[in-house]
Amino acid sequence: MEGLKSRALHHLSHTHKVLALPSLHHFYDHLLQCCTSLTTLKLIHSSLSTRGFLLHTPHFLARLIILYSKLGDLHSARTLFDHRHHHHHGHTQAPNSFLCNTMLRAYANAGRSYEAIDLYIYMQRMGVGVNNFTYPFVLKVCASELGAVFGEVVHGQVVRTGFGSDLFVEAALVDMYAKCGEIGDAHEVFDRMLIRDVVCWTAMITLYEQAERPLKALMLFRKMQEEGFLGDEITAISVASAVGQLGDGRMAISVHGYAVLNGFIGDVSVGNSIVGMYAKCGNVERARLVFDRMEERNGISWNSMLSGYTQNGRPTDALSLFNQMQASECDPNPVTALIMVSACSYLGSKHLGRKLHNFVISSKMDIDTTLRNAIMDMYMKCGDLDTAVEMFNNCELGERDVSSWNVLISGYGVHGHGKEALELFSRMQVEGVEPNDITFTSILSACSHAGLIDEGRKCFADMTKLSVRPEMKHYACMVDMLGRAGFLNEAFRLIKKIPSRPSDEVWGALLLACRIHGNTELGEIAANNLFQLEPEHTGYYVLMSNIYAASNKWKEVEMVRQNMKSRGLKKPAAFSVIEFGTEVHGFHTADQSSPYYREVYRKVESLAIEMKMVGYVPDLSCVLHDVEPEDKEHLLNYHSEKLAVAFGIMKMDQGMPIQVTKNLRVCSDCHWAFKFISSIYGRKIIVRDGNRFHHFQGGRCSCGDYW
DNA sequence: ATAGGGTTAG
Repeated sequence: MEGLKSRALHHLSHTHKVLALPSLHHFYDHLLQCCTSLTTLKLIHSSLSTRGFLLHTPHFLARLIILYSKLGDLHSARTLFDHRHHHHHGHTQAPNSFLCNTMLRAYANAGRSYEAIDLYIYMQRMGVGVNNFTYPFVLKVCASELGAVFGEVVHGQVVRTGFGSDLFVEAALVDMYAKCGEIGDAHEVFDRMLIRDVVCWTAMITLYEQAERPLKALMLFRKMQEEGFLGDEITAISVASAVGQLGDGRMAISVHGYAVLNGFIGDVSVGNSIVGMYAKCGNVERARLVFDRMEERNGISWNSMLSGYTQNGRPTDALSLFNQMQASECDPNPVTALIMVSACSYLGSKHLGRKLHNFVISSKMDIDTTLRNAIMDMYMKCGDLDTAVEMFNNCELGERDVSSWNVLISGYGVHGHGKEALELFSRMQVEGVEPNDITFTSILSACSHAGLIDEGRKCFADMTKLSVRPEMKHYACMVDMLGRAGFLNEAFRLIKKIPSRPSDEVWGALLLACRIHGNTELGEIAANNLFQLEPEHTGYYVLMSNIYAASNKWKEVEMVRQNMKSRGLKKPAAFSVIEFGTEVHGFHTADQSSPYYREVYRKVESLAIEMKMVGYVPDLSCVLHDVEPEDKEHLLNYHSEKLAVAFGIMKMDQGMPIQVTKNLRVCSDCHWAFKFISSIYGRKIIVRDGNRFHHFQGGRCSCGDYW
C-alpha cells in the first residue's frame, strides 16, 4: 500500500497539470492522511515543495509539521517552521498565529515542554496574536510537566487576554489543575463555567477517579446526567474505573448496562475498562464473558483479563489465557510479562517462572528495572534465592534501584534469614541508596520473621533519623513483631500510641498474635475493631473463630460463623500447589478431582498412622466445624497442603526437596505434621504460605513456630 | 485551517 502510494506520488511530481488544483489538494491531503513513515513523508514534502504549495498554502505546512512531530522528527518540523518565516521575500517575517499554534501543538504532543514554552514566550514578545487555540496547548504542557505554579500564570494571562469564558480553554484549565493535583482550583474553574459540555464533565469525573475518590466521581456522573448529558465512551471508561475502585459488583453491572444501552461497548477501550472493572469487583466470570464477546481486542484487553485472573488469585487461569494470547494476533508486551511474572510468584512455581523468564529473554522485549525487580521477586517467592541474588549482583549500575534492594531484603525476610536482610540493609546505605518506606516495611517484617526483636526496635527508631515518617504499615510490622514474640501487651500499648486511627492491618497483626499465643481477650478487642473497619474481610472472621476453637468456645465459633453467613461471606478456598517435573499439581481441600486422588488419600491416612507412632497428636482446634473428633481427624488429613506433601512423598525422588505453595496461611496442624514427616522420611519440605516460607528439616521448621 | 476529557502493572 505504502509502496503504491509513493509510486503514484513520484509519477505525479513529474507530471504537470494533469489534475485541477482542488483535486490535487485533495490528493495530497489523502496521501498525508495515510502517511505512516518518515521516508514517505519526506517524499510528499519534497513534492509539495516543488509545486510551491508550501509557500502559499499554510494548510500543508501545518500538516507536515504535525506529521513530522508525530513520527518523532521534531527537528524537521522546526526547520519547516523556521524556514517559512525567515526566507519569505528575502527578509525575516514573523510567523502568524496559526503556524505558531501548530508548532506549539507539535511540541506539546511530543512532550517537549521547554521548547513549547519558549515558543509561547516568543509569540508574546513578537506580538503574534495568542488566541483561544493557543491556550489548550500551553496548558497541556503545564499539566504534564511544568506544574501548577506556571499554570496559574497562564491562567492569569487567559483572563487578561479575554479568553476566560471560552469553553475549550476552560476545559483545558480544569484538566491542567486536575493533573497538577489542585482539585480545589479545578473545581472552582468548573463551577464558574456558564456553558459546560461532555468533555469538561468527564474531566471532572476523571479528576475524582484519579484522586481515588470514586464516590465523588460517581456523584458527578449522576449530576451530569441530570443536566441532560448522556456521556460518551470516555465518560464510560472513567466511570467504570471509579466503580472498579469501589469494588461494588452491583454498580458494575449497571455501568455495564449503561455502556451497552448507549452503544459504547463496541469501543475496545470501553470493553477493556469494563473487563477491568468486573475483575476489580471480584467478578472474573463476567469479566471473562465481556472479554470473550469483544469484537476487537488489543494488548490492553489481554492484559486486563490476565491481571484480573491474577488479582483474584487465579494464576492457573491467567497462565492458560496467556497461552491463548500467544496464539492470537496480540504479542505480549512488558506489561504482560509483569502480570505473568506475578502470577508465577503467586503460584510459587519455579519451573513456570523460569520458563517465563526465558520467554521474556527470547522475545527480546525491553526489560526495565520494574520488570527485572519483579522477576527477582518471583525467584525469591519461588524459593530460588540463588538465582535472585545472582540477578541482583549482575545488575549494571543503572539497572538497580531502591526496589531491587527491597525485593532482596523482603525475600530474605520471608525465608527467615534475618541476618542477611540486616546486612543488605546496611550495605545499601553504605552504597548511598536511600531507604524508602517499603525498605522499612521489608526490614521490619524480616526482623519479625526471624524473631530479631532488638534489631527490629532499633530499625524502627532509625526511621525517624533517616526522615522516613512511620506509616500505618510500619506500626503494623511492629505490632506483628512484638506480638509474635509474645509481647502482646507492649504491642497493644504501641497501638494506643499511634497518632491516628489504627488501620485494619494493625489490628490484624494483633489478632494474629493473639491466635498464636491463645489470648482470647485481646483477640476480641482486635476483632471488634476489625469487624467495624473491614466487615467484608473473611480472613479476620476465620482467625477469630480459630482463637475461639483453640480454647473450645464452640458457641462463640458458631456465632462468628453465623455472622459471616449473614453477610454472605465464605471462607476462601484453600489451595496448594506442588511441582512434579514440568507438571504443576494443584489440590483443593478434600479434592477428588486429581487423577491421583485415591493414591493420595491412602497416603495421607497412612502418614497419619506413621506420625502417631512417633508422638503426633492431631490438633483438632484447626477444624472449625463442631463435629465428632474422628470426623475432625479426617478433615485434617484432607487439608490441601497435606495432600500436596503426600503427593510429593509418593512421587518425588528421595534426594529432592518437596516444595509446596499454599495460597492461605499454613494451618498449625499441618505445620506440626510436616515436622514429623520431615524427620520420619528424612526429607526437606519447603512450604510457602500466604505469609512466608517454612523450611522443614529433621523435625524442625525454620520459622521457629511463629508465623 | 488549528483544540479540551481515557483504559492495563506496582
